[in-house]
Amino acid sequence: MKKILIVDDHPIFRMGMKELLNQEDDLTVCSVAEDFASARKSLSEDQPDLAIIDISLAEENGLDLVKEITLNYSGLPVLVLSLHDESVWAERAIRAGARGYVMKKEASESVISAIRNILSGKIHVSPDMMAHLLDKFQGNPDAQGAPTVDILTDRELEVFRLIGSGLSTREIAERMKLGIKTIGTYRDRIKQKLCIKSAAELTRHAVIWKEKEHFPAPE
Amino acid sequence: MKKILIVDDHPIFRMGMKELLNQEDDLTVCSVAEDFASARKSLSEDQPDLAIIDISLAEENGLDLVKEITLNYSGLPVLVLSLHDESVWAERAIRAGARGYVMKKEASESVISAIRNILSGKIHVSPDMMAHLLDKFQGNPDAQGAPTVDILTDRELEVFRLIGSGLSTREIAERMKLGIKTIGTYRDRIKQKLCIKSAAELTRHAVIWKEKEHFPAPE
DNA sequence: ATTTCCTGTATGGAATTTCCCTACATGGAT
DNA sequence: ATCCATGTAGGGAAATTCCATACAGGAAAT
Repeated sequence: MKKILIVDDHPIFRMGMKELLNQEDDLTVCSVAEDFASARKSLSEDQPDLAIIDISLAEENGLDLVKEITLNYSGLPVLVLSLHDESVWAERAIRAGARGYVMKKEASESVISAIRNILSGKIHVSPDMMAHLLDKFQGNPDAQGAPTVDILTDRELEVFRLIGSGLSTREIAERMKLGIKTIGTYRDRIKQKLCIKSAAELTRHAVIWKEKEHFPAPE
Repeated sequence: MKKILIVDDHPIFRMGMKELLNQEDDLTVCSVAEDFASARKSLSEDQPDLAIIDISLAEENGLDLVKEITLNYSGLPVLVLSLHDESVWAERAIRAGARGYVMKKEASESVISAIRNILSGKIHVSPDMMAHLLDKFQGNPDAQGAPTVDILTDRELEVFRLIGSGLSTREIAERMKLGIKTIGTYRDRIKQKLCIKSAAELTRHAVIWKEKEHFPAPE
Protein backbone atom coordinates (compact mmCIF):
# COMPACT_ATOMS: atom_id res chain seq x y z
CA MET A 1 0.00 0.00 0.00
CA LYS A 2 1.68 3.17 -1.18
CA LYS A 3 1.11 6.37 0.72
CA ILE A 4 0.64 9.52 -1.26
CA LEU A 5 0.85 13.19 -0.35
CA ILE A 6 -1.14 15.69 -2.38
CA VAL A 7 -0.15 19.35 -2.43
CA ASP A 8 -2.61 21.57 -4.20
CA ASP A 9 -4.38 24.75 -3.39
CA HIS A 10 -7.60 24.05 -5.25
CA PRO A 11 -9.95 22.44 -2.76
CA ILE A 12 -12.19 20.83 -5.30
CA PHE A 13 -9.34 19.47 -7.26
CA ARG A 14 -7.86 18.00 -4.10
CA MET A 15 -11.12 16.27 -3.46
CA GLY A 16 -11.19 14.81 -6.93
CA MET A 17 -7.65 13.62 -6.70
CA LYS A 18 -8.18 12.00 -3.36
CA GLU A 19 -11.26 10.25 -4.61
CA LEU A 20 -9.42 9.07 -7.68
CA LEU A 21 -6.50 7.64 -5.80
CA ASN A 22 -8.51 6.01 -3.10
CA GLN A 23 -10.34 4.06 -5.73
CA GLU A 24 -7.13 2.21 -6.42
CA ASP A 25 -6.50 -0.75 -4.17
CA ASP A 26 -2.83 -0.23 -3.70
CA LEU A 27 -2.77 3.53 -3.27
CA THR A 28 -3.84 5.62 -0.37
CA VAL A 29 -3.81 9.33 0.20
CA CYS A 30 -2.04 9.83 3.49
CA SER A 31 -2.39 13.58 3.53
CA VAL A 32 -3.34 16.64 1.59
CA ALA A 33 -1.74 20.04 1.90
CA GLU A 34 -2.50 23.38 0.45
CA ASP A 35 0.75 25.13 1.19
CA PHE A 36 4.38 24.57 2.01
CA ALA A 37 3.91 24.58 5.72
CA SER A 38 1.47 21.75 5.89
CA ALA A 39 3.28 19.92 3.13
CA ARG A 40 6.44 19.91 5.22
CA LYS A 41 4.54 18.71 8.21
CA SER A 42 3.13 15.76 6.31
CA LEU A 43 6.47 14.95 4.83
CA SER A 44 8.02 14.36 8.18
CA GLU A 45 5.02 12.92 9.94
CA ASP A 46 3.45 10.68 7.36
CA GLN A 47 6.45 9.59 5.34
CA PRO A 48 4.67 9.33 2.03
CA ASP A 49 5.98 7.19 -0.80
CA LEU A 50 5.15 9.75 -3.42
CA ALA A 51 4.30 13.43 -3.52
CA ILE A 52 1.96 14.95 -6.05
CA ILE A 53 2.53 18.66 -6.33
CA ASP A 54 0.71 21.37 -8.16
CA ILE A 55 3.36 23.82 -9.16
CA SER A 56 1.09 26.80 -9.40
CA LEU A 57 0.33 27.27 -5.76
CA ALA A 58 -1.36 30.42 -4.67
CA GLU A 59 1.39 32.20 -2.85
CA GLU A 60 4.32 29.96 -3.30
CA ASN A 61 6.23 28.57 -6.19
CA GLY A 62 5.66 24.87 -6.40
CA LEU A 63 8.95 24.32 -8.13
CA ASP A 64 10.68 25.42 -4.98
CA LEU A 65 8.90 22.73 -3.06
CA VAL A 66 9.98 20.20 -5.64
CA LYS A 67 13.56 21.30 -5.25
CA GLU A 68 13.32 21.21 -1.51
CA ILE A 69 11.99 17.70 -1.55
CA THR A 70 14.55 16.34 -3.93
CA LEU A 71 17.18 17.94 -1.78
CA ASN A 72 16.02 16.85 1.66
CA TYR A 73 14.05 13.73 0.94
CA SER A 74 15.96 12.29 -1.90
CA GLY A 75 14.33 9.01 -2.63
CA LEU A 76 10.86 10.43 -2.39
CA PRO A 77 9.64 10.74 -5.96
CA VAL A 78 7.61 13.72 -7.02
CA LEU A 79 4.95 13.96 -9.68
CA VAL A 80 4.15 17.45 -10.70
CA LEU A 81 0.77 18.51 -11.85
CA SER A 82 0.00 21.71 -13.54
CA LEU A 83 -2.80 23.52 -15.15
CA HIS A 84 -0.50 24.88 -17.68
CA ASP A 85 0.97 23.77 -20.84
CA GLU A 86 3.56 21.14 -20.64
CA SER A 87 5.78 22.83 -23.16
CA VAL A 88 6.56 25.61 -20.77
CA TRP A 89 6.87 23.86 -17.46
CA ALA A 90 7.61 20.22 -17.85
CA GLU A 91 11.23 20.80 -18.55
CA ARG A 92 11.71 22.98 -15.53
CA ALA A 93 9.85 20.55 -13.38
CA ILE A 94 12.05 17.68 -14.44
CA ARG A 95 15.13 19.75 -13.92
CA ALA A 96 13.93 20.66 -10.47
CA GLY A 97 13.96 16.97 -9.73
CA ALA A 98 10.43 15.85 -10.43
CA ARG A 99 10.00 12.34 -11.76
CA GLY A 100 7.00 13.15 -13.86
CA TYR A 101 4.72 15.84 -15.20
CA VAL A 102 1.09 15.73 -16.10
CA MET A 103 -1.35 18.41 -17.01
CA LYS A 104 -4.42 18.68 -14.87
CA LYS A 105 -6.71 18.36 -17.77
CA GLU A 106 -5.46 14.95 -18.65
CA ALA A 107 -7.62 11.93 -18.09
CA SER A 108 -7.69 10.27 -14.74
CA GLU A 109 -6.04 7.24 -16.22
CA SER A 110 -3.05 9.28 -17.24
CA VAL A 111 -2.57 10.36 -13.71
CA ILE A 112 -2.83 6.86 -12.41
CA SER A 113 -0.44 5.52 -14.95
CA ALA A 114 1.97 8.34 -14.28
CA ILE A 115 1.91 7.38 -10.64
CA ARG A 116 2.55 3.75 -11.38
CA ASN A 117 5.34 4.57 -13.75
CA ILE A 118 7.01 6.72 -11.22
CA LEU A 119 6.57 4.27 -8.38
CA SER A 120 8.23 1.65 -10.51
CA GLY A 121 11.18 3.90 -11.06
CA LYS A 122 10.48 5.43 -14.42
CA ILE A 123 10.20 9.04 -15.41
CA HIS A 124 6.84 10.02 -16.78
CA VAL A 125 6.14 12.79 -19.25
CA SER A 126 3.96 12.87 -22.32
CA PRO A 127 5.36 11.31 -25.47
CA ASP A 128 5.63 14.71 -27.09
CA MET A 129 7.55 16.14 -24.23
CA MET A 130 9.72 13.09 -24.10
CA ALA A 131 10.62 13.55 -27.71
CA HIS A 132 11.28 17.19 -27.13
CA LEU A 133 13.54 16.55 -24.18
CA LEU A 134 15.47 13.88 -25.99
CA ASP A 135 15.81 16.18 -28.92
CA LYS A 136 17.24 18.83 -26.78
CA PHE A 137 19.52 16.40 -25.19
CA GLN A 138 20.84 15.24 -28.44
CA GLY A 139 20.98 18.57 -30.16
CA ASN A 140 22.91 20.25 -27.41
CA PRO A 141 24.43 17.63 -25.22
CA ASP A 142 25.53 20.17 -22.69
CA ALA A 143 22.38 22.21 -22.86
CA GLN A 144 21.21 20.41 -19.80
CA GLY A 145 21.91 23.38 -17.60
CA ALA A 146 20.93 25.98 -20.11
CA PRO A 147 17.26 26.82 -19.85
CA THR A 148 17.43 28.29 -23.31
CA VAL A 149 19.17 31.21 -24.53
CA ASP A 150 22.68 30.33 -23.47
CA ILE A 151 23.19 28.42 -26.65
CA LEU A 152 22.50 31.45 -28.79
CA THR A 153 25.35 33.39 -30.27
CA ASP A 154 25.71 37.05 -29.48
CA ARG A 155 23.92 38.24 -32.53
CA GLU A 156 21.23 35.69 -32.20
CA LEU A 157 20.64 36.76 -28.66
CA GLU A 158 20.53 40.37 -29.67
CA VAL A 159 17.87 39.58 -32.22
CA PHE A 160 16.02 37.47 -29.70
CA ARG A 161 15.97 40.31 -27.25
CA LEU A 162 14.66 42.73 -29.83
CA ILE A 163 11.97 40.31 -30.84
CA GLY A 164 11.07 40.15 -27.19
CA SER A 165 10.51 43.84 -27.08
CA GLY A 166 8.03 43.64 -29.85
CA LEU A 167 10.02 44.75 -32.84
CA SER A 168 9.32 43.42 -36.30
CA THR A 169 11.98 41.90 -38.48
CA ARG A 170 12.22 45.10 -40.44
CA GLU A 171 12.65 47.23 -37.37
CA ILE A 172 15.31 44.95 -36.05
CA ALA A 173 17.16 45.13 -39.33
CA GLU A 174 17.10 48.89 -39.19
CA ARG A 175 18.16 48.99 -35.61
CA MET A 176 21.06 46.65 -36.21
CA LYS A 177 21.89 48.06 -39.59
CA LEU A 178 21.70 44.72 -41.26
CA GLY A 179 19.65 43.35 -44.12
CA ILE A 180 16.22 42.02 -43.48
CA LYS A 181 17.35 38.75 -44.89
CA THR A 182 20.07 38.53 -42.34
CA ILE A 183 17.64 38.97 -39.52
CA GLY A 184 15.59 36.30 -41.18
CA THR A 185 18.51 33.96 -40.96
CA TYR A 186 18.98 34.71 -37.30
CA ARG A 187 15.36 34.07 -36.64
CA ASP A 188 15.64 30.76 -38.41
CA ARG A 189 18.63 29.79 -36.36
CA ILE A 190 17.07 30.83 -33.10
CA LYS A 191 14.02 28.81 -33.88
CA GLN A 192 16.10 25.82 -34.69
CA LYS A 193 18.20 26.04 -31.58
CA LEU A 194 15.23 26.57 -29.34
CA CYS A 195 13.02 24.05 -31.07
CA ILE A 196 10.41 26.59 -31.96
CA LYS A 197 8.25 26.10 -34.97
CA SER A 198 6.43 29.28 -35.81
CA ALA A 199 7.02 33.00 -35.73
CA ALA A 200 4.21 33.41 -33.27
CA GLU A 201 5.85 31.08 -30.81
CA LEU A 202 9.19 32.64 -31.34
CA THR A 203 7.80 35.97 -30.31
CA ARG A 204 6.11 34.42 -27.35
CA HIS A 205 9.27 32.83 -26.07
CA ALA A 206 11.23 35.98 -26.61
CA VAL A 207 8.71 38.08 -24.75
CA ILE A 208 8.55 35.73 -21.83
CA TRP A 209 12.27 35.51 -21.63
CA LYS A 210 12.66 39.22 -21.70
CA GLU A 211 10.07 39.77 -19.04
CA LYS A 212 11.78 37.26 -16.85
CA GLU A 213 15.04 39.10 -17.26
CA HIS A 214 13.38 42.20 -15.98
CA PHE A 215 11.68 40.57 -13.06
CA PRO A 216 14.21 38.14 -11.76
CA ALA A 217 11.96 35.30 -10.79
CA PRO A 218 12.63 32.77 -8.07
CA GLU A 219 14.28 30.24 -10.29
CA MET B 1 -33.78 17.03 -4.98
CA LYS B 2 -32.15 19.34 -7.49
CA LYS B 3 -30.47 17.87 -10.53
CA ILE B 4 -27.21 19.38 -11.62
CA LEU B 5 -25.26 19.21 -14.85
CA ILE B 6 -21.51 19.69 -14.76
CA VAL B 7 -19.62 20.77 -17.86
CA ASP B 8 -15.89 20.75 -17.45
CA ASP B 9 -13.04 19.31 -19.40
CA HIS B 10 -10.82 18.48 -16.46
CA PRO B 11 -11.62 14.92 -15.51
CA ILE B 12 -10.25 15.13 -12.03
CA PHE B 13 -11.99 18.35 -11.31
CA ARG B 14 -15.23 16.82 -12.50
CA MET B 15 -14.71 14.03 -10.08
CA GLY B 16 -14.11 16.40 -7.22
CA MET B 17 -17.13 18.43 -8.06
CA LYS B 18 -19.35 15.44 -8.30
CA GLU B 19 -18.14 14.18 -4.98
CA LEU B 20 -18.67 17.55 -3.42
CA LEU B 21 -22.22 17.92 -4.64
CA ASN B 22 -23.28 14.42 -3.89
CA GLN B 23 -22.35 14.97 -0.29
CA GLU B 24 -25.24 17.39 -0.07
CA ASP B 25 -28.56 15.83 0.66
CA ASP B 26 -30.63 17.94 -1.63
CA LEU B 27 -28.34 18.03 -4.64
CA THR B 28 -27.51 15.37 -7.15
CA VAL B 29 -25.30 15.36 -10.18
CA CYS B 30 -27.42 14.10 -12.98
CA SER B 31 -24.73 14.22 -15.60
CA VAL B 32 -21.27 15.40 -16.43
CA ALA B 33 -20.07 16.55 -19.81
CA GLU B 34 -16.73 17.50 -21.18
CA ASP B 35 -17.82 19.24 -24.33
CA PHE B 36 -20.70 20.94 -26.03
CA ALA B 37 -21.99 17.85 -27.68
CA SER B 38 -22.51 15.84 -24.56
CA ALA B 39 -23.67 18.89 -22.67
CA ARG B 40 -26.45 19.37 -25.20
CA LYS B 41 -27.40 15.79 -24.91
CA SER B 42 -27.72 15.96 -21.16
CA LEU B 43 -29.64 19.18 -21.36
CA SER B 44 -32.40 17.61 -23.33
CA GLU B 45 -32.34 14.17 -21.77
CA ASP B 46 -31.80 14.85 -18.12
CA GLN B 47 -33.46 18.21 -17.68
CA PRO B 48 -31.17 19.51 -15.01
CA ASP B 49 -32.18 22.26 -12.62
CA LEU B 50 -28.83 23.96 -12.81
CA ALA B 51 -25.80 23.86 -15.05
CA ILE B 52 -22.29 24.40 -13.79
CA ILE B 53 -20.00 25.36 -16.62
CA ASP B 54 -16.29 25.83 -16.83
CA ILE B 55 -15.78 28.59 -19.33
CA SER B 56 -12.32 27.56 -20.33
CA LEU B 57 -13.11 24.40 -22.16
CA ALA B 58 -10.43 22.77 -24.21
CA GLU B 59 -11.63 23.30 -27.69
CA GLU B 60 -14.69 25.35 -27.20
CA ASN B 61 -15.50 28.63 -25.61
CA GLY B 62 -17.62 28.07 -22.56
CA LEU B 63 -19.19 31.50 -22.89
CA ASP B 64 -20.81 30.33 -26.08
CA LEU B 65 -22.40 27.48 -24.24
CA VAL B 66 -23.69 29.85 -21.61
CA LYS B 67 -25.22 31.99 -24.28
CA GLU B 68 -26.74 29.01 -25.96
CA ILE B 69 -28.31 27.81 -22.77
CA THR B 70 -29.76 31.11 -21.76
CA LEU B 71 -31.16 31.36 -25.24
CA ASN B 72 -32.66 27.91 -25.62
CA TYR B 73 -33.31 26.87 -22.08
CA SER B 74 -34.22 30.10 -20.47
CA GLY B 75 -35.15 29.26 -16.96
CA LEU B 76 -32.22 26.96 -16.49
CA PRO B 77 -29.76 28.88 -14.35
CA VAL B 78 -26.07 28.65 -15.06
CA LEU B 79 -23.19 28.95 -12.65
CA VAL B 80 -19.89 29.56 -14.30
CA LEU B 81 -16.66 28.34 -12.91
CA SER B 82 -13.31 29.46 -14.04
CA LEU B 83 -9.72 29.09 -13.25
CA HIS B 84 -9.14 32.66 -13.96
CA ASP B 85 -9.47 35.86 -12.24
CA GLU B 86 -12.91 37.12 -11.66
CA SER B 87 -12.12 40.65 -12.66
CA VAL B 88 -11.67 39.71 -16.27
CA TRP B 89 -14.32 37.13 -16.79
CA ALA B 90 -17.12 37.51 -14.34
CA GLU B 91 -18.62 40.43 -16.12
CA ARG B 92 -18.61 38.68 -19.43
CA ALA B 93 -20.11 35.61 -17.87
CA ILE B 94 -22.95 37.52 -16.33
CA ARG B 95 -23.58 39.33 -19.54
CA ALA B 96 -23.70 36.05 -21.35
CA GLY B 97 -26.54 35.11 -19.05
CA ALA B 98 -24.87 33.25 -16.22
CA ARG B 99 -26.44 33.61 -12.79
CA GLY B 100 -23.19 33.32 -10.92
CA TYR B 101 -19.44 33.14 -11.13
CA VAL B 102 -16.94 31.45 -8.90
CA MET B 103 -13.26 30.81 -9.26
CA LYS B 104 -12.17 27.24 -9.14
CA LYS B 105 -9.74 27.81 -6.42
CA GLU B 106 -12.37 28.95 -4.02
CA ALA B 107 -13.34 26.80 -1.12
CA SER B 108 -15.89 24.08 -1.56
CA GLU B 109 -18.28 25.96 0.66
CA SER B 110 -18.29 28.91 -1.70
CA VAL B 111 -19.35 26.69 -4.49
CA ILE B 112 -22.11 25.18 -2.47
CA SER B 113 -23.37 28.50 -1.31
CA ALA B 114 -23.22 29.88 -4.84
CA ILE B 115 -25.38 27.00 -5.93
CA ARG B 116 -27.90 27.59 -3.19
CA ASN B 117 -28.02 31.28 -3.90
CA ILE B 118 -28.66 30.67 -7.52
CA LEU B 119 -31.26 28.01 -6.94
CA SER B 120 -33.11 30.40 -4.73
CA GLY B 121 -33.18 32.96 -7.49
CA LYS B 122 -30.28 35.19 -6.60
CA ILE B 123 -27.26 36.12 -8.62
CA HIS B 124 -23.99 35.10 -7.08
CA VAL B 125 -20.67 36.84 -7.56
CA SER B 126 -18.06 37.93 -5.09
CA PRO B 127 -18.85 41.09 -3.13
CA ASP B 128 -16.11 43.00 -4.91
CA MET B 129 -17.38 42.04 -8.26
CA MET B 130 -20.89 42.85 -7.22
CA ALA B 131 -19.88 46.36 -6.30
CA HIS B 132 -18.02 46.77 -9.51
CA LEU B 133 -20.89 45.58 -11.62
CA LEU B 134 -23.36 47.81 -9.89
CA ASP B 135 -21.05 50.70 -10.41
CA LYS B 136 -20.78 50.03 -14.04
CA PHE B 137 -24.44 49.44 -14.37
CA GLN B 138 -25.31 52.64 -12.80
CA GLY B 139 -23.74 54.89 -15.25
CA ASN B 140 -20.00 54.80 -15.50
CA PRO B 141 -20.03 52.61 -18.50
CA ASP B 142 -16.53 53.52 -19.43
CA ALA B 143 -15.61 55.08 -16.13
CA GLN B 144 -12.62 53.02 -15.27
CA GLY B 145 -11.77 53.09 -18.97
CA ALA B 146 -9.15 50.43 -18.73
CA PRO B 147 -6.41 50.91 -21.23
CA THR B 148 -6.49 47.26 -22.06
CA VAL B 149 -8.57 44.37 -22.59
CA ASP B 150 -11.86 45.44 -21.13
CA ILE B 151 -12.79 47.12 -24.33
CA LEU B 152 -12.43 43.96 -26.34
CA THR B 153 -15.46 41.94 -27.25
CA ASP B 154 -15.68 38.34 -26.20
CA ARG B 155 -14.40 37.04 -29.45
CA GLU B 156 -11.66 39.56 -29.68
CA LEU B 157 -10.53 38.64 -26.24
CA GLU B 158 -10.58 35.00 -27.12
CA VAL B 159 -8.36 35.65 -30.08
CA PHE B 160 -6.13 37.83 -27.97
CA ARG B 161 -5.70 35.07 -25.46
CA LEU B 162 -4.81 32.55 -28.10
CA ILE B 163 -2.30 34.91 -29.63
CA GLY B 164 -0.86 35.18 -26.18
CA SER B 165 -0.29 31.50 -26.01
CA GLY B 166 1.77 31.58 -29.13
CA LEU B 167 -0.67 30.34 -31.70
CA SER B 168 -0.51 31.54 -35.27
CA THR B 169 -3.47 32.99 -37.06
CA ARG B 170 -4.04 29.71 -38.81
CA GLU B 171 -3.97 27.72 -35.62
CA ILE B 172 -6.39 30.09 -33.99
CA ALA B 173 -8.74 29.77 -36.92
CA GLU B 174 -8.65 26.01 -36.61
CA ARG B 175 -9.17 26.08 -32.91
CA MET B 176 -12.10 28.43 -33.14
CA LYS B 177 -13.47 26.86 -36.27
CA LEU B 178 -13.52 30.14 -38.12
CA GLY B 179 -11.95 31.34 -41.33
CA ILE B 180 -8.42 32.66 -41.31
CA LYS B 181 -9.71 35.88 -42.68
CA THR B 182 -12.05 36.27 -39.79
CA ILE B 183 -9.24 35.93 -37.34
CA GLY B 184 -7.46 38.51 -39.41
CA THR B 185 -10.32 40.88 -38.85
CA TYR B 186 -10.24 40.31 -35.12
CA ARG B 187 -6.55 40.95 -35.05
CA ASP B 188 -7.09 44.18 -36.92
CA ARG B 189 -9.74 45.26 -34.49
CA ILE B 190 -7.72 44.37 -31.46
CA LYS B 191 -4.81 46.33 -32.79
CA GLN B 192 -6.99 49.28 -33.40
CA LYS B 193 -8.60 49.19 -29.98
CA LEU B 194 -5.34 48.73 -28.20
CA CYS B 195 -3.40 51.15 -30.36
CA ILE B 196 -0.95 48.57 -31.52
CA LYS B 197 0.72 48.94 -34.84
CA SER B 198 2.41 45.71 -35.81
CA ALA B 199 1.83 42.02 -35.53
CA ALA B 200 4.95 41.65 -33.48
CA GLU B 201 3.73 44.08 -30.88
CA LEU B 202 0.35 42.55 -30.84
CA THR B 203 1.87 39.24 -29.93
CA ARG B 204 3.98 40.86 -27.30
CA HIS B 205 1.05 42.52 -25.59
CA ALA B 206 -0.97 39.37 -25.73
CA VAL B 207 1.79 37.28 -24.24
CA ILE B 208 2.40 39.69 -21.40
CA TRP B 209 -1.26 39.95 -20.66
CA LYS B 210 -1.72 36.25 -20.66
CA GLU B 211 1.23 35.65 -18.40
CA LYS B 212 -0.21 38.10 -15.94
CA GLU B 213 -3.59 36.44 -16.03
CA HIS B 214 -2.27 33.00 -15.58
CA PHE B 215 0.48 33.59 -13.11
CA PRO B 216 -0.83 36.30 -10.88
CA ALA B 217 1.48 38.65 -9.14
CA PRO B 218 3.32 36.76 -6.41
CA GLU B 219 5.23 34.81 -8.97
C1' DA C 1 -40.63 52.55 -36.00
C1' DT C 2 -36.32 53.76 -37.71
C1' DT C 3 -31.84 54.80 -37.73
C1' DT C 4 -27.44 54.03 -35.94
C1' DC C 5 -23.80 51.55 -33.72
C1' DC C 6 -21.56 47.28 -32.31
C1' DT C 7 -20.35 42.54 -33.02
C1' DG C 8 -19.45 38.46 -35.45
C1' DT C 9 -18.28 36.79 -39.71
C1' DA C 10 -16.03 36.98 -44.12
C1' DT C 11 -13.73 38.52 -48.73
C1' DG C 12 -10.15 40.83 -51.88
C1' DG C 13 -5.70 42.24 -53.01
C1' DA C 14 -1.29 44.35 -52.42
C1' DA C 15 2.66 44.49 -49.50
C1' DT C 16 5.38 41.97 -46.31
C1' DT C 17 7.04 38.17 -43.79
C1' DT C 18 8.04 33.63 -42.95
C1' DC C 19 10.24 29.52 -44.06
C1' DC C 20 13.48 26.57 -46.01
C1' DC C 21 17.74 26.24 -48.69
C1' DT C 22 21.95 27.67 -50.38
C1' DA C 23 26.24 30.49 -50.30
C1' DC C 24 30.39 32.47 -48.75
C1' DA C 25 34.11 34.66 -45.84
C1' DT C 26 36.44 34.43 -41.28
C1' DG C 27 38.53 32.83 -37.44
C1' DG C 28 39.17 29.17 -34.19
C1' DA C 29 39.62 24.36 -33.06
C1' DT C 30 41.36 19.70 -34.34
C1' DA D 1 44.90 21.55 -43.55
C1' DT D 2 40.47 20.79 -42.33
C1' DC D 3 36.30 21.31 -40.00
C1' DC D 4 32.91 23.88 -37.90
C1' DA D 5 30.64 27.89 -35.73
C1' DT D 6 29.50 32.54 -36.77
C1' DG D 7 28.09 36.61 -39.27
C1' DT D 8 26.13 37.99 -43.44
C1' DA D 9 23.01 37.58 -47.32
C1' DG D 10 20.12 36.03 -51.60
C1' DG D 11 16.05 33.20 -53.95
C1' DG D 12 11.55 31.81 -54.15
C1' DA D 13 7.21 29.71 -52.73
C1' DA D 14 3.87 29.93 -49.18
C1' DA D 15 1.75 32.33 -45.58
C1' DT D 16 0.62 36.42 -43.09
C1' DT D 17 -0.24 41.21 -42.45
C1' DC D 18 -2.61 45.21 -43.46
C1' DC D 19 -6.25 47.95 -45.15
C1' DA D 20 -10.73 48.32 -47.15
C1' DT D 21 -15.22 46.67 -47.64
C1' DA D 22 -19.56 44.02 -46.73
C1' DC D 23 -23.46 42.30 -44.49
C1' DA D 24 -26.67 40.35 -40.97
C1' DG D 25 -28.49 40.48 -36.39
C1' DG D 26 -29.00 42.72 -32.11
C1' DA D 27 -28.93 46.77 -28.95
C1' DA D 28 -29.46 51.37 -28.26
C1' DA D 29 -31.04 55.55 -29.25
C1' DT D 30 -34.30 58.73 -31.48
